[in-house]
Amino acid sequence: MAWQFDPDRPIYKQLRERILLKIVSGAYGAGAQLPTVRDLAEEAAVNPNTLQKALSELERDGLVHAQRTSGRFVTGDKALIKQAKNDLAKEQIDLFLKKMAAIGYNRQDAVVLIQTIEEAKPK
Amino acid sequence: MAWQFDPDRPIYKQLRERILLKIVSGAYGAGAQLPTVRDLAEEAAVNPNTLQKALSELERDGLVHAQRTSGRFVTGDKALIKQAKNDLAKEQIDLFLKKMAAIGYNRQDAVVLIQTIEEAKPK
DNA sequence: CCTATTGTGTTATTCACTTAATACAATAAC
DNA sequence: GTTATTGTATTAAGTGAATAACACAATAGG
Repeated sequence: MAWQFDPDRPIYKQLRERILLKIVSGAYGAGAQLPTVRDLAEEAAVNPNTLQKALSELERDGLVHAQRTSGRFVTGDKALIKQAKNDLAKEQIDLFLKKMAAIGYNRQDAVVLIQTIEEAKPK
Repeated sequence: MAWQFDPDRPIYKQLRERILLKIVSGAYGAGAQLPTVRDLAEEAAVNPNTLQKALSELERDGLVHAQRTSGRFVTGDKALIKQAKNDLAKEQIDLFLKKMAAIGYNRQDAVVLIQTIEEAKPK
């Protein structure tokens, strides 16, 4: 059940993003314990070092913190998580609108298309 | 005026995308001549080999074609360009909705946010 | 015919990412 | 106090992207 990665972006960035998404979406709740580096690495079918690198970044952002032998935990600061969620959403929207503009669709067009287009079929 | 690149994705992929966007948006019209590899490379402040790689992919897709000593030209097939534009838009929308879903927003939420959020300020 | 221009191919080097295989550090649990 | 568990650090090797510096191929234009 190895995770899927985009071969065109560093894996550790994608790992960071996936874990971040789990945090902001609530899949990993505030204060919850994360699986160990080794477990996560095995689940993702990735080298532990790579996962370590991803987690370091989240740690730098204050979203997770490590306790030497107990494991890693999501921050208990719900406001911080909410903030991260808002930032993430805004960033995605900006990127999306910029790209749609480059294609030739303004904001209105984009909204119409989103509502028109079919859901991508799950493979 | 070197172009800006995301350090986390191969430059040649980004070059391909930028040129593709210029084609589907009409900045490079159907049948129009592209700048030479060397000129484009200088403009982007990138190695000509890297640009070559990007253009090869567009060529493979039939969107541009090279004429040995005259230069490179955008395809005259407007239907193909339109098709590429639609595909690109659909792909962007799918990716966007997927990521928003991962953050915790469904399609309706996404639309509301798009209409709510301020335009990103040009830096 | 010559020559400049354009696309294309080759080789070498540098660098970041990733994996692998460990070793070390700290502490909770016993 | 010992031990197992967890995070952290180190070193080496392999891979692909990007750059650099060319050489070669084809042909439009004089």
